[in-house]
Amino acid sequence: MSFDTQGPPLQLSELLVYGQNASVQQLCSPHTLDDNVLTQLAALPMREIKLARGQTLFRQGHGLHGLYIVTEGLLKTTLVDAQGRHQITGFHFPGELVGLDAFHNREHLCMATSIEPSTVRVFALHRFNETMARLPGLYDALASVLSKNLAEHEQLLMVVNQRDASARVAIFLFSLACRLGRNGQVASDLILAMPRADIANYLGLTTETISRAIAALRQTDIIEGRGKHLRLVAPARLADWAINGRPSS
Amino acid sequence: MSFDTQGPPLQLSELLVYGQNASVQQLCSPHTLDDNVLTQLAALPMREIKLARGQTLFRQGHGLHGLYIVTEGLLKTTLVDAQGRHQITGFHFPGELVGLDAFHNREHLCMATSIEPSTVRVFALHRFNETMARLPGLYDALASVLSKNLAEHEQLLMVVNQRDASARVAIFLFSLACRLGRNGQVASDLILAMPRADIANYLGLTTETISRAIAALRQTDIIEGRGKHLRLVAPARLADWAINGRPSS
DNA sequence: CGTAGTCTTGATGCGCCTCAAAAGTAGTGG
DNA sequence: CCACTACTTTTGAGGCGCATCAAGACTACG
Repeated sequence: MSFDTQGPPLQLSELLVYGQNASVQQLCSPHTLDDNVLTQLAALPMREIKLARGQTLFRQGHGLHGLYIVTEGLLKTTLVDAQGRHQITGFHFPGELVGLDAFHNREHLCMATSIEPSTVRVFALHRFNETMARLPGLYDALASVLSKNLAEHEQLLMVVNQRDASARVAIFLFSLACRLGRNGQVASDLILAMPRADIANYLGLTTETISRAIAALRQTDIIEGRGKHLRLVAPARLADWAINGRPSS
Repeated sequence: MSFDTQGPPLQLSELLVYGQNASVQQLCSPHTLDDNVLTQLAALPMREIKLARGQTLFRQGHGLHGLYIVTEGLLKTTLVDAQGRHQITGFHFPGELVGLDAFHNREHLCMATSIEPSTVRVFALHRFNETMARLPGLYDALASVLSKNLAEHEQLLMVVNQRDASARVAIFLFSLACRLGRNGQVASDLILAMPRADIANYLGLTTETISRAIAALRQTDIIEGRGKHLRLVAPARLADWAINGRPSS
């Protein structure tokens, strides 16, 4: 079993180009499996689940039965406590795994819900062991993705703890542009499929504050459009805003 | 390779007893390896490192050379960005692993520093593969600990995003009491080895706010003492404060 | 034992939340 | 296809919690 494989196909985040900023690179790169492992997995027989908008894939307390991979649409994972407080812990785009926090006690801690009509492929866990024999890189890849998710959450903590509202929104939008863009490009058409309330919850803010932060970005001609359809006009200036905060001048 | 082993030795967190609260249980249980895996590992030849107070074990950018396990003292891991912003991502007590976010690109993303004089055992990674053969549960245990860390960070995000200052401090102190206590007990002697500034940074607050929150807990006779030596007088009321926030009455 | 750092307490200001309402958007049925 | 309605987003006004600034008291390390 090798433990020294891939240099991960790190998406060339423009954030790095612009600012050499090491603190949010995970937030800007997709958390997919390796391409080769992913394609190997794709060849396996996997059950496919179609989810309507707002449908839940699993809830907290459910046993862990499989590895879920998003192939279309958009999912969110939400933590709910006994007092009814909700916390969105992540948005999951095609190619990303969902529910990795369930491994340590074989039970889901969070709830996975589709934001758009989505399709998810399920790799049944009871086939995991036999598959391991054929795909020796799978365990490494799993550890790698887990580790990457961990790093992402650490950086999200930094964003939430250290940056003000407008910087958080700038970081969110830039990371969205990176994840939406294909082959290392920063997307210029931003479709915010998730409602403002979800972004707000994720970033520890309110919907009103999100709106105002986006309005500020619009006033400085960094983005255009309103509502769910935004256009990123000046990615470099958005990155600068994300790194250094709202320009003082 | 089995993938269906342990129900983890979940410390019976009093928080669960008092409040059936599912959202912070990870924060209150140690993130150690399985006991059996841990003892198996303990039998292996591992290099031991002694760290003086404030000494750093590794920095970001360093290659990942080993699995670090704290055996004495207290460590913290800090994320530092290009602008010099710091974010403490965790405190690591004896029995816990450090630096798990480094797996996905074989390079440390955070810095590990000792808060007290500490000793750390290093399990060299180049021996990982041969050891795997002898300890088939190791990989599972690794995935389990990674997953547990992930869940912990998700819950920390919830704490930071949803709770006010006094609740964050109550949660921190209670989790400390749980982690300090032996055999499922909640410790009543709380030694806050880390400075207020570290707690503040971890929780997204300031040192002054930490002080004031502790003062409020002292005024309601939930804790006694000042500075680094506190005494937990009313654990049940601390748990209630952590769950429901500062009592209104 | 001395001193540098840590912790506590107080006064003030600001950023974001809260409350409120209007404007816009999308989904539904006639 | 258009009107209707429910929801989402935007914008405004006011208040509060925590940061900030400033000093003083205490700890604990060398």
